[in-house]
Amino acid sequence: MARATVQDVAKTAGVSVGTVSRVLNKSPAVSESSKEKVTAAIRQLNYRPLASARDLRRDRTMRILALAKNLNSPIISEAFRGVGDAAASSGYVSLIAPTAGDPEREQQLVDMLRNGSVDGLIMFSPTMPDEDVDEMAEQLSVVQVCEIADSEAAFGVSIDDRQAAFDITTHLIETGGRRLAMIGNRAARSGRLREEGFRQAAAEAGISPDQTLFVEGEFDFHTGRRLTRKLLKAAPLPDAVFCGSDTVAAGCVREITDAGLRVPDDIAVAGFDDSVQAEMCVPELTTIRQPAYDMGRLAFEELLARMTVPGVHRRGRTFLPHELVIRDSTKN
Amino acid sequence: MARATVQDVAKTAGVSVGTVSRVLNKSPAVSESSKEKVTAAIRQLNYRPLASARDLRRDRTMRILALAKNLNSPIISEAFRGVGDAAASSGYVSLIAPTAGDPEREQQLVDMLRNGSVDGLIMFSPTMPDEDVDEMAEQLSVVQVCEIADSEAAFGVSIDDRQAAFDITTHLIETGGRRLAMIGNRAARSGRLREEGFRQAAAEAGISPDQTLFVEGEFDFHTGRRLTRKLLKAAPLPDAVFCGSDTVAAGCVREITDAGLRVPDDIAVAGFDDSVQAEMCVPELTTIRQPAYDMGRLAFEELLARMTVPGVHRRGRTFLPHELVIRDSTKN
DNA sequence: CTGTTAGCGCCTTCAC
DNA sequence: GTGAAGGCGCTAACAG
Repeated sequence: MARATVQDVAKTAGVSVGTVSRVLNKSPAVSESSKEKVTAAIRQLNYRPLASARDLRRDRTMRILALAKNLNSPIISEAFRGVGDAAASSGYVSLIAPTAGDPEREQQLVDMLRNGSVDGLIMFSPTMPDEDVDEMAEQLSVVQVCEIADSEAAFGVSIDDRQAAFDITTHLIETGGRRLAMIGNRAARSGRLREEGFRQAAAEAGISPDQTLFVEGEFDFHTGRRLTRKLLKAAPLPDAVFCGSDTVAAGCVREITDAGLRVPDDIAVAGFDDSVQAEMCVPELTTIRQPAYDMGRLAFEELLARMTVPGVHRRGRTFLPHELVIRDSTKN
Repeated sequence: MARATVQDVAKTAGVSVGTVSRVLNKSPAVSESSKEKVTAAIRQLNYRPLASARDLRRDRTMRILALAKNLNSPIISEAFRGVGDAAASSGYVSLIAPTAGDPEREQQLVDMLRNGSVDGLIMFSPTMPDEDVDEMAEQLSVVQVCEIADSEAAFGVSIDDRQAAFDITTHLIETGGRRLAMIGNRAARSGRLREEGFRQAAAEAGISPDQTLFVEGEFDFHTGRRLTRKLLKAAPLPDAVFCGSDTVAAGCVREITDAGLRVPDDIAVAGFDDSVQAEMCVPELTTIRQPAYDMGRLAFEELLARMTVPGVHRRGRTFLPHELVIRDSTKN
């Protein structure tokens, strides 16, 4: 059987389409008896308003889309939970799609905003260059979370990555670290900020740059292992490693342990994110807690403002406080 | 500036809307010169066809939606990668949304199929009862992956969970396990099937049911630890534990190790999924590999058939082969 | 309170 | 190869 329309409902209920529409949209100007008839007809015909027709007419979809390189990052999934809850309480449906770091797929997804498939976009880890993100932000309802492009028009929600890296590196130094190493990721803006924080902390502690090691790559377990093997070839060995993510830190700890060295006694290791990985690791990881859920909530609120209030907003960045979580992978 | 429409493009290009539409849809019946003019106008006006108008007219969206309890399950994110690749090569955009196990939110998302916001639905971990899934499947384009409802109308793609559990339990027995334990999850159909396989393997090996232990809960790290503490209170202790997921197994190993016992010498532990957790664990986990990516691809192909050829549907499940991966958490 | 009607932007026959 | 026109299903403005 073909899908029912307002027309069908109107006919079955013995009223006009206008009345049906009013019932559908909870207009108060409907008599109780009409409402009942319409409701009954709707149920009888199993009617649902067609989204595309409604969207076309209303010029909005009440849907938003979030984009991320991949979905299984604990921070992203937690932040997206915040987005989802905030969105739901404003009547929006939130969807997410992975870009896999593929510019073409990212473009296709961004087009969903341009062509009105969704009302707003949240970007977690853009693949496109900063300028492109900025240009989008000028004209469209887009908010960045975690990763924020480095420019005048920058806007979005994140922690202060530089400061967080500074804090945890300082902790590494205060607990005896002298030959510092970092496993970072220059491909991401947050990665570059964390590197800055790392270097600044070293400098302020009077540790000369040539006493520090830096290696970089993707933030996954195997890369963490591989990069740590590089670090372990250094002489003298580092005595403290700051990793850009807990997962990388887990790989780092594993490689150090497999090499017969002890964490933190021989080499201290710090992570980042305070994901469940930090607790799964042995020893458990000292790390930086990101308030991911709240970042997501806030990001949606900002997006909502952009979607509903026409004109270009430039609220700048919102920094949420991070927290140093000290566990057993560093000395104390 | 307001958004451009086909009308605007037609006017700017000096042609009719029909011609613009033909260019947009790559109709061959357009002269080269018209095409160029239209293309130029489109670029000049930065025009994009409005999705809702096009969807309304065409009665389809070329979008599909996947639903899962949460996004950070390695199996789900890998399977969704498969869905996404298959979808992309058929011109579909695939989105995903977490239900958080909330029936209301799940319903809202399912409504996106009912109201035509998307053309098809892939369900990873339904929260609704099996009957409801079946009823949906009768009338709508829905395919299940991993978790498949237990009924006549069952359809979808998964591994043979019962057989996989049987295989890995048998491995546990063959390597000396006699006092068997399982950490399962009866809330999920796959969990119940794995329990069956576990019990069947024990029975066939002549191990009486009262020599086996069974505890259950959610499949996360902390639950794994908590349930393992329960197991460790048994006397005599189990000598082999089959866990329903790698993450749970990681928690199990951790708790055993913290109790001063050795894995696998004192207690062997097996996981499920062959996710990265299996390799992060020390010792690395013996587990069952699920061909998640291929499951996703196949699921999309089946969904595509359902979306394009309404009516005739092959009912039934598609089982993909699993693989026993032996590592160090079990004896050999 | 209710019915009628005019589009929203697009695609697609149908003439030419 | 091209233009004109109808209509997809819905909402909202306007009469009554």
